[in-house]
Amino acid sequence: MVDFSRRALEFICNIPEGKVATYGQIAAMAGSPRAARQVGDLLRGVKDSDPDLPWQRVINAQGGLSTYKVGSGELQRALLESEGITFNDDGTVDLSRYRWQPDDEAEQLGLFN
DNA sequence: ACGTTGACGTCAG
DNA sequence: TCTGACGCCAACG
Repeated sequence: MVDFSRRALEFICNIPEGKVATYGQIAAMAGSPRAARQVGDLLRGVKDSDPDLPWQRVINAQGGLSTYKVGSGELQRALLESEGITFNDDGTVDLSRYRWQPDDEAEQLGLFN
């Protein structure tokens, strides 16, 4: 139980600034490809336990924010924009451009430039 | 131990 | 392209 939750949190913590990951992605990396819901469910409580956790970088597979369900949609968008992420007119994020993957660390190191 | 719930994902119409 | 229904998996009462 905590294995999944904890691993998911690990990955979320590793998401670099300016990048985002989908719930399904986190779930898959944590070990359960179909447990995307738990990732979000988990983040709900995390805001209180780990204020520093970049929960705003976790979005749904459509590139949209799901926080509108819990209220803080505005906040998340503001946070992401402050990290350099731009939103489309329909309020979605360009995943092909901002989606993060473990191998991106190489790019982060400068190999990409 | 059982049924309900939900910051999701995918397929069908 | 947009909307609705079903499936998944862990947490809660």
